[in-house]
Amino acid sequence: MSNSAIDIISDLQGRELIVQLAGGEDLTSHLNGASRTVYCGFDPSAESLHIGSMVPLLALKRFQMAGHKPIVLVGGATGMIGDPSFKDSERALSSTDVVSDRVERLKPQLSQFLDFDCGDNSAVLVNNLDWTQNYDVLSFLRDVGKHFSVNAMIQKESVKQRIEREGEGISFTEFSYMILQSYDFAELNKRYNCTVQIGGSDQWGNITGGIDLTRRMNQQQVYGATLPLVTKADGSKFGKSESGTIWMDGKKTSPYAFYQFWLNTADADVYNYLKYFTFLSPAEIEEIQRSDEAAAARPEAQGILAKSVTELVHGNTGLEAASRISQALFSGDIASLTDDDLQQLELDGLPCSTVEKGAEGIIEVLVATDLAKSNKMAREFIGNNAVSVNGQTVESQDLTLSADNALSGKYFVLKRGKKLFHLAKLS
RNA sequence: GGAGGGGUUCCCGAGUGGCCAAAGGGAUCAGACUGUAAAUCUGACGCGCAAGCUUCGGUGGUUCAAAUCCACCCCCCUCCA
Repeated sequence: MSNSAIDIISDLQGRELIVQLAGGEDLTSHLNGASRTVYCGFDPSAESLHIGSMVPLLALKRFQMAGHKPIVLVGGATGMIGDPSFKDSERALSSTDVVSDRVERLKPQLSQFLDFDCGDNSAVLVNNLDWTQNYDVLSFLRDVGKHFSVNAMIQKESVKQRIEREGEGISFTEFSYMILQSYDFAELNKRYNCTVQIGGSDQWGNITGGIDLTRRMNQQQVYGATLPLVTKADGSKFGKSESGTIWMDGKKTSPYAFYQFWLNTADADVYNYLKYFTFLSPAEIEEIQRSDEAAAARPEAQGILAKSVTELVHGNTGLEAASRISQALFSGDIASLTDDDLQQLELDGLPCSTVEKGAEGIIEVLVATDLAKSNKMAREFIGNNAVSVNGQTVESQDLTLSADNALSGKYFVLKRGKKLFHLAKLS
């Protein structure tokens, strides 16, 4: 192949994106020898992908950039079952309607980074429901199930705790998940000559299951690689903020909130995240880190990360909106915002609501805007001087919002705590 | 089907008749300090301005009084068949 100079595995290793390789050195030479087909699956376990899914999704992109053909699989079938890997308890099944609706919503997100029209290594989007929904049970059990040893399956680390841990169990349904995903690999191998599967490190068991099955069913040697699950240095869960999970869907997490999330990345994590979530080279990232350490002031890395990832996911328009709001809110000079600025904030996705007539008291407003979850909390926040309206700290619980104290006659920029904002409007 | 263990406030987990809105830890939130960090310290953490009200799988019951006792039901786990 033309650009076989790019050794994708070394490239990924340089970004600390490889946890385990199934096939080892053979995989490296396999990939360097020709353009290969690589797949990664994503289950519709929510109506949007979460930013953790960006790591494998971007990895597919990296493979494509190195000349390989990516297949992105949406788990219309596996999503009906639920992956038990490293989950500590059985989960509720989602209804068929819900799953198929999510599948449709995920497709554009799964497609956004990949090039579907670039010749031989154009990306392909598939749904595993296509080859499972009409597979009858008896044939499946005979043709596929027979290749699996339950003895081996229960040895997998991914389900071990469910089997051994007192107080938990695993249903046959979830236990079968591994078989379905393994079959996907065998099927993609047959259909597209797919020879590599990547996934999060929790997918190791499922990937090796697929490698074994493909060898048995298709007599083909295929490979796998696992990527790190993104963690935080302080041990807390990655991908959550005060306001909840950070989604890729701009309707669920506004570009502004998205941008803020990355901007708030801890120093201990930010350089790793630059490796995981951007296309900057490891050398460039190292340079940023060196300069930040030398500066002994506020680091640049978070800003670079936030800009780059926001632009990647939400485009230039999204990035501009996010910077605009951030600028307005954190520059401290809220009172000087013009009418146009305020309207723009609303358009840019700052949480916004209308103040109801008869509920203009600050306590009611805080609760109505979800800045406080009860009157009691609202009072406490005011008592702590944690609330401000249009840049002015609220001193009294009796404050009432009216045209007199509004910006441009009707807007209020409410702030609770250091960085939680809400735009309220008089009706 | 049988035997045993269990379901407590966001999570883990104490509590076995009043002193329990319920120990302790974690998570979370606010304040101070800062860089819209980290660490640390302080405070809050069912609802209510309050009186008080609603919570301990569900429904009934015993009692002046129940998360705690009784009955039935639902769910989970372990072992046996």
